[in-house]
Amino acid sequence: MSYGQLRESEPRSIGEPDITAAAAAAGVEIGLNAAIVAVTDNEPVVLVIRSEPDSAGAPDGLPFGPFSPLQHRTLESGLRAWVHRQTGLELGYAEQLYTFGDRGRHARPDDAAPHVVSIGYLALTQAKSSLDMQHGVWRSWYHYFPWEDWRRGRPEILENAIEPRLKEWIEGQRSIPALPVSRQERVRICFGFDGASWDEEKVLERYELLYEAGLVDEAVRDEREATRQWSERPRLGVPMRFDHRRILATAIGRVRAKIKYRPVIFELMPDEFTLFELQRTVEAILGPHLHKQNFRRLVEGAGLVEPTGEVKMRTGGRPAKLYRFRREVLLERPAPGVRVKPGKV
Amino acid sequence: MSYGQLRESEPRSIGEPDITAAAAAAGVEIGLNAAIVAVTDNEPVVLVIRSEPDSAGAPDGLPFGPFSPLQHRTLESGLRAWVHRQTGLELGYAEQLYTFGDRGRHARPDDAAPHVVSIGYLALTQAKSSLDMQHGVWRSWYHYFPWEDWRRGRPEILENAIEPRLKEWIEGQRSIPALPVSRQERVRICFGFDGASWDEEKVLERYELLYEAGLVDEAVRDEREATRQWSERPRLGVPMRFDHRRILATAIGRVRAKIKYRPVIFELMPDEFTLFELQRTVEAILGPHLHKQNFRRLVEGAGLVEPTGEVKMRTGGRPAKLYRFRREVLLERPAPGVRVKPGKV
DNA sequence: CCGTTTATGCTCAAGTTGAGCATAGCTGAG
DNA sequence: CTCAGCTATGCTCAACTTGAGCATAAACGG
Repeated sequence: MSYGQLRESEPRSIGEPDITAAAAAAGVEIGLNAAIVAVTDNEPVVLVIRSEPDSAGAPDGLPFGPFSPLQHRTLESGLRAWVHRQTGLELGYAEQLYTFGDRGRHARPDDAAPHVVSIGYLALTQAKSSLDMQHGVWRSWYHYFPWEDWRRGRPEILENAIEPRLKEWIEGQRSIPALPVSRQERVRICFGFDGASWDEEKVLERYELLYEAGLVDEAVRDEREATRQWSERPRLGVPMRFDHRRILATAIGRVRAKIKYRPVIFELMPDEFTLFELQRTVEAILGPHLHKQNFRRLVEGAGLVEPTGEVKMRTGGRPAKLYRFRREVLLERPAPGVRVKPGKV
Repeated sequence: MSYGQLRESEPRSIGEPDITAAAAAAGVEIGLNAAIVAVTDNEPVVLVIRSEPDSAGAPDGLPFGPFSPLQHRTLESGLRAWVHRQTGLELGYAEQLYTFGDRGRHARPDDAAPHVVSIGYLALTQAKSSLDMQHGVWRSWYHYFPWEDWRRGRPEILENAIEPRLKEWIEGQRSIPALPVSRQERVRICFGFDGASWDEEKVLERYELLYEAGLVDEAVRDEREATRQWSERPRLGVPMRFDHRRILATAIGRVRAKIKYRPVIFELMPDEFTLFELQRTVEAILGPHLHKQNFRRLVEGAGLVEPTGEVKMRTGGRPAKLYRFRREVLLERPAPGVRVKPGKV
């Protein structure tokens, strides 16, 4: 049984005959995908590759590069190399997310293309716009996951589109035998319906549930049977290539969890910042509003920051003290991070 | 910069010329490794494969199998299949840990063997000894990591062997230019010397530090330069094949972290158990002693268990009520787990 | 110079946590 | 048969943490 990913069964990709002759002819390749995240103007953004001009309408994708053990000693150094080549970006913080290897995730099984196992990475950086990015653009991650944006309260898409359509999907369960967790319960836990609380870290679980219910474009594209019935209806969020939206969901969930116990938030901040700017960045990542006074008590009390002595004028009100990340905190506390909990919405 | 893994630089494997002709001829293969963990008699054990009788003295390894996308639709189903074939074990809970792909991690670069990228999994199970395991045996994980066993207080190996030898290694730093974090600080944080606290989750960081300092057998085997000087001295813990001890370290760290926010501990328990048995299992995993009364308050208060109504006699004292895991907790709390913190040692 | 706006300091009640005292109910020795 | 010894379990209390809100400070624009 699974705790993290509440599913009825392992997610199915395409390709139902277990072996196809075409696939048998192909080998295995290793790819690297990066979810490169920054925050600009209080918007969490991710670097996406727009499709070539001639391939009309192909969806956005995450940066991708093959891994060749011949050229790179480690997976991470391989990643850094081609990200730099493709985007001009020198990655700072990077961590491995997950390895995605389901059949059909990359090429259709009837293609003779090799199976691609892809190792997803999360990278955090400051969005310096002075990049010579040929194809890459920064795009808000809430573009792909509008239901994750709680900064202006509960997003309306939850009421308007997600709840009714998931209820429909729940209804469709009748025929299925008793499951460890009913669709109803899974939906309730993932999306916080019927009084359950919203857990901002369950980004992947929510996406996978929507996929399973056929409510995201990728599910229709992958031709899951469940999806045919309403394939004419508008789908939720903006789709991405292959399983890149799944990778991005994993990345968002990871960042949201991680800033609570590691000071990674400072990877996204300039060297000097006000406490409110820091709060805004945390809120951009997490979603909900935080109690301002308690946020500063928390951040200062944890020793995460120290005042630079300077102030920032023109805040619209009283000037704000500037702070910087206090690196020594890494030596003092076992798990320093912005231990915030969501406040009132 | 890295928060989780405090290192001077990326770990170096063997094979210094960046491309060898032999390696260039070989391809890439995908392997799966499993750290299968159970707790028997209050001992955390892991399933290891002893070497073939004729390959005298080869170290233990974790179960390993190749991944073929032709035969298995997902990485996890591939894992379950060959684990079952090799050990007779039907895995219950399994989660992906990390993908290990450094060059030299599996074969020496001058072999013509293909590069193996290995996806490490963590599996939790009850140790039913009724298995027809041909090669596999259960072995305490503290065998490989004696410094992680704090159940009887601070392990002596820290004072006797680790501290003096790491101090020596710190001394050797003089020549190296200023680093983001000094060896001294890294050692202090990882091992809790000089008044720093012991963080039971930093299993991997500690192993990697010892590796870097040349104090574990694998480092000598991999011929890191730093290690030559004391290659004649006894090394810490029992080594494993390839980088399997690194994978196991990752697994231990992950379990230790995970039981605090997911009820995975119950994967290791029989259906019915006393609260003290549960506590012993948690302690086997985490190390330090827990305050008994507070532990029960915590576990009962969190709604993780419910009494079965039965009692267990012959406890050596008053009979103990039997409990079972309360699955409904998964539907009630966003992140249920044994939120223990280490008590007095 | 005053209303508006943002920054920052402070308080208070409620909840959580660490530690220990006290009682309950077996078992085995004598 | 009884009591010492042992483990289980209940309960209290002080210290600390957290959620929420009141109050004051200091700029800015008119």
